[in-house]
Amino acid sequence: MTASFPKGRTVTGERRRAEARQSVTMRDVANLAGVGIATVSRVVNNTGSVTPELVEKVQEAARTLGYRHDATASSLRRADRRTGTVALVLEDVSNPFSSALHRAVSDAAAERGILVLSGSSDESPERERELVETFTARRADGLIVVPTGRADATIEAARRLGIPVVAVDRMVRLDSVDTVTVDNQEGTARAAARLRDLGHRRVAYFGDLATIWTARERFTGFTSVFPDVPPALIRRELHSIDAAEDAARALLALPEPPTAFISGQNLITIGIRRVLQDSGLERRIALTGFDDFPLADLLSPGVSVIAQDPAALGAEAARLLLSRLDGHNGPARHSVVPTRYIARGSGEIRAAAGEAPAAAEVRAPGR
Amino acid sequence: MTASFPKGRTVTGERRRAEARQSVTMRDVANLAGVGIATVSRVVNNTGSVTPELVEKVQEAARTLGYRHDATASSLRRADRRTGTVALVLEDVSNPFSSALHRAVSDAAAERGILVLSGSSDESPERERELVETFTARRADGLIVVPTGRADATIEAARRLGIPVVAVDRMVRLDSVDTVTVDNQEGTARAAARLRDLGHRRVAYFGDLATIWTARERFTGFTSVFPDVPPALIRRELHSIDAAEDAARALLALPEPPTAFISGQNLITIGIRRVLQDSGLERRIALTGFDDFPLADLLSPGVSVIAQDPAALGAEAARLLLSRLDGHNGPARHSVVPTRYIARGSGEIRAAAGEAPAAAEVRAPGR
DNA sequence: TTGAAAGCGATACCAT
DNA sequence: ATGGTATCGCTTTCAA
Repeated sequence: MTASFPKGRTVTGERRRAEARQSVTMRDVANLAGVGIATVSRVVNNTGSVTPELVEKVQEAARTLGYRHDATASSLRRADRRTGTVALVLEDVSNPFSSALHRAVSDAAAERGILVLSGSSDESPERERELVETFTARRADGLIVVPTGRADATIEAARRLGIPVVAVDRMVRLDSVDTVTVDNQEGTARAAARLRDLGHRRVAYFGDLATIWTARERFTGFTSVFPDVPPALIRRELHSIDAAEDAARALLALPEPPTAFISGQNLITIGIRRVLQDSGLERRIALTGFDDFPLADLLSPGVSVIAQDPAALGAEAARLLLSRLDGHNGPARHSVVPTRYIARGSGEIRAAAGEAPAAAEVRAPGR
Repeated sequence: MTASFPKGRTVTGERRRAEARQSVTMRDVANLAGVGIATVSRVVNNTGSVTPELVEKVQEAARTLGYRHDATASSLRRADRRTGTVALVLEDVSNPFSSALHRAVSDAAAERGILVLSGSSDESPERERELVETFTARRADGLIVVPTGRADATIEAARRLGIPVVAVDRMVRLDSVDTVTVDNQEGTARAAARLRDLGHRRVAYFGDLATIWTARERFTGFTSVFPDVPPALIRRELHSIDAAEDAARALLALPEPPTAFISGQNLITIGIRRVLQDSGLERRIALTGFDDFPLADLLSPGVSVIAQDPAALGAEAARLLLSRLDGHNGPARHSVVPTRYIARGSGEIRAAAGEAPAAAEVRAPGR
């Protein structure tokens, strides 16, 4: 009511607003409250010191005008240029591993009022580059990425812009890039050793694309225990259920089929299991998979796995990134999250024996 | 080289840049290329008309300086104020339904160079409100939300800011809010009728929280076929595997246990199945679940479901939102995506009969 | 076709 | 404690 008469410029502004359904700005609030725009900024950001009286007046004005702070404009002028967003490049937001990781990052970010942008690379370095470029153009404060095989250039580009980057799930050898991975070699080796101890000698290994770091690591873990497995029992470059099914069927048709399978990945495990089940062999041929999956315990026999903890990976990645955003400036850190073997039956089947082990012995708690 | 002598202001700017590791701006590119900043803008945005010669010069300068466009500043000044981001409020980014939907939205957005912000409400209206507030503060161009029970105020707030909103999976009765849902009632009714036709009379219904619109719809579909089921066989407000397990155990302990279960949701289905399996009843008591889940076909017998297509939901939601962003201004539209019954065995078990149906008869293609 | 200048909405000095 | 004002990096008139 008693607000001073608007200046010419403001009149123009208000005309435009009416036309374009523009939003309420700090200037509008300042005018209504009869204070300077700087004071409004102080109240909104709760910085500096403002008389309680004025605080009230400003808040009142903001309320009646329906003022909404513009984080975009704010970050543009702010000294640190922070946008309060981090970007997450996953292989595929819809797969269980990725989305569990996503959730953990999201939670850690939300705790600090940080938003997360995400996208799926589908293992394409090209797509990954596009994503990182768009994210940096949107001025994300930091980047968490599950790097494709050739992510180095992309990541270095982001680093050059001064944006902290954390690589998760897969190793990247770059200074100043923190990494979070699991003990792929060790986990696979332990599972392989277990099968060896059960008498298995003809153990097939089915792995994912060799461009994927984890796939190479797991394979290395396998060969450390079974260095002399015939090449016919080794299949790599498997990236879908169907591919795994075909490969499994082929091996079962061999004159000397394997007595056990180790799978380097979820979808492969499922494909192998499907074929075993179709052939009625799920209780005679052992199967151990890397990475747990829902319902693995409901199948009969349950599927034994080397379980990773994607939520832990995500939480750790977020922790590392946030510490960088908080100013930490040390050399690259490399966290390794342990895996856990879960015995459910399929990985406890003895070689050559006709009978499955007693159910009670192999039963493990669900997930 | 021949660029005009920098003015005082520019000198200051360059000093700051050196100190703060600031990024390269259009002004820098303009200076190096010896053109006006407006020309750089035209080249970068590929708008207006610029001499091929100058285009080349500008691009050259941008390249050598490592110029990166700032989408944030761009949208601030741009007439339409578009930020090129849409926000997605899911129940939980890590659950399969949500993440499949997420992926579909993400893909549709990516096709137009639009980024997606996402968050999990965990069914909390409070959390949902926070998310929407943060998203609108970040000036998302549009909103796709799986609304919690009391989302109306939140959504209207966004609408008042002129931000298009699409509600997905659950109905919201607000003008100017497009919705995309599935035929929950019909799908459930069809599955129920099927059980009735198999002779079932004592059919238990396990549903999710009644605050969730889909839970109410599905229950309505069930009662339309079984209006007289004893209350003891009806359990609602089930929101976890554990809750479902407890409830299922309780019903099986009844003097007259149900001969069939209908589950209103994934986790419930899994809980029920686990209990049935623990009791060795999975071939004697029928089970049909709403919403498909991975490996449902690998169990034995396979779990019959009323399958939704979350990807289709997401794609349709994205389509509606993008059309609004393209200026479409008609009244609210309401898309309904059909469900599909998938017979895998568990929903084909006859009442009171001891034997399961022949495997061949009920076998259905996987997912 | 091109460039100068006026903002977009907000923050951060610098006086008061 | 408060307000005026110069930017933040960019787009968009408006003249030239």
